[in-house]
Amino acid sequence: MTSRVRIAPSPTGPLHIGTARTALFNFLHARHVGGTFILRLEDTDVVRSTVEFERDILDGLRWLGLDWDEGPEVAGEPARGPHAPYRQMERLPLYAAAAERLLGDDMAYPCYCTPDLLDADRKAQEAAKEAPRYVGRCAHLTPDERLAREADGLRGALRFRVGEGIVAFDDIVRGHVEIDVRNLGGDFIIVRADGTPLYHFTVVVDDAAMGITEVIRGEDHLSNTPKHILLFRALGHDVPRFAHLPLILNPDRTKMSKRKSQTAIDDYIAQGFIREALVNYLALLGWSTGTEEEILSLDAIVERFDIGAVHKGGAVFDRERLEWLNGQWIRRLPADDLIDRLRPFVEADVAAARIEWMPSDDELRSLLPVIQERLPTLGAVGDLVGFLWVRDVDVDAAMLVPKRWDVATTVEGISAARDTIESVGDVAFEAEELEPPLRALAEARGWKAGDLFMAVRVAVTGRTATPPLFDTLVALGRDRVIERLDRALSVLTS
RNA sequence: GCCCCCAUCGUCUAGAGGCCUAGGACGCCACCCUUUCAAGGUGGAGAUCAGGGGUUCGAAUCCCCUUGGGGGCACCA
Repeated sequence: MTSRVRIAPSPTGPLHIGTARTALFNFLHARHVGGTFILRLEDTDVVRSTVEFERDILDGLRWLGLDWDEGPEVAGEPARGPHAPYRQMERLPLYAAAAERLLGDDMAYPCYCTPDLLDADRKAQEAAKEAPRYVGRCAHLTPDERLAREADGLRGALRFRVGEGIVAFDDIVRGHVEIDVRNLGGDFIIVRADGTPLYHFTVVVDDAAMGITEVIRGEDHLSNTPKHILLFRALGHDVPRFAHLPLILNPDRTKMSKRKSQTAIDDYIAQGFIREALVNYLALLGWSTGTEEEILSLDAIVERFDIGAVHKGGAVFDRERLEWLNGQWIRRLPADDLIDRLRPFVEADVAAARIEWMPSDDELRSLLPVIQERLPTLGAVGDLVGFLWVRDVDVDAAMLVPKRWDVATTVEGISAARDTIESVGDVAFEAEELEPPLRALAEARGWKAGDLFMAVRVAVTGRTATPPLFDTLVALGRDRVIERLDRALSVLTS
């Protein structure tokens, strides 16, 4: 049987790191075994679901390169796959029919308990140090009793009878798991009083309808799995196999959350993390090749992936390691590709007035040799060479003076460097032409070259850490270098 | 509270009874390279494999208990 897996996000927030990781593992498994990767939107929480979040999630998955084989229609694109629609609120009749069947078979029943009543039950159980569970007040109402409540205008929610016994399954990553249905919290609601279906119900109806063979999802669903298995059986469907992935954790080892970590993929994209790095990093959270390889492309991961080799323990999200991987991947990008990816970040710097104009692609290309290996993220470009794209830089008088120098020496040094640089012709304004005379200058005056270079560096960039000085001077151009050196001199002498 | 799951350097991990005086990577430290910063190279610190019992000639690897951590117990997903 060919494998069918799915990612079923809920459009109640922007694409979350955890969702992306689950999607990735589903994708990897599907591609590795030549199966089908399905995208289904679980939008039954009508209050919190929005089309904007839906859009965000789809865009994010696509950005990561996780293309789905079957999924909903979006922005004019028709739905793909034989099981459309792929948006749960458009599949309501299916759930209604399934609910009808369960009701008819008395495997489910209407419950008229009010939220307040349920709440009171829960509080009482809590006070008695008992596990919260539905007490079964409506489990055995006679038809007359039901009619009476309906006549009173009450509308029942539908509860599924969990019965008794032990539910066992063999999880692909966790192995054999057994849970006594007594610990499920009693009969659970599958359809709200307003007629809209709930997650535990829709997920089963749809996984069955769509022929899902492996349910690959987060470990937080492990305890819910028996409910799903019971439902699959009650509906007369085959039970799929399950693979519960270890959770991604905050530094304090709790489930990764917005409160304690950055969880939105958007934020990582906005900071200049690239898809190759994110995918590579996420794949290595909870899985490894078993070898010492770790810089892996999506294709390479697909080739090596084995859902059965996924770990059981949760993994702390380590941003430092992600940044390192990002740098590794940035260094591997072809020039044109890197320029294309850099451009939006430079544009954003212009928009935010961090720099004053947009450099040309050619200018960016000429900078690549010195910035490519220095970028931890694409967003760091302005920080690295933003001084090139502003009219003037702010220079701090104190910073201009090298540690071993005093103000007088600095004035002398910058002034002499200015004249030396000016004497290098415009046409010969190359790094190889600038370095020798400046070194000779330092030697003639008995200065350490590094001190002279540092003074010039700060004078023309306003900072102490920059790409190599001579490349920086060339990038600025002769006139601007002279201008900035003069300006630095006036700062020092004023 | 009840149920379930998990447990190797700070972090991500290798390890499927002898190859482990536990390997790699991130981070950290030092040195090299070097005009600064990175990148790169070399080296180092860092885990008595949570603890305790077994099983075995032999255990990080198998079993049990304890401890610790996490997740789940909604008319959320």
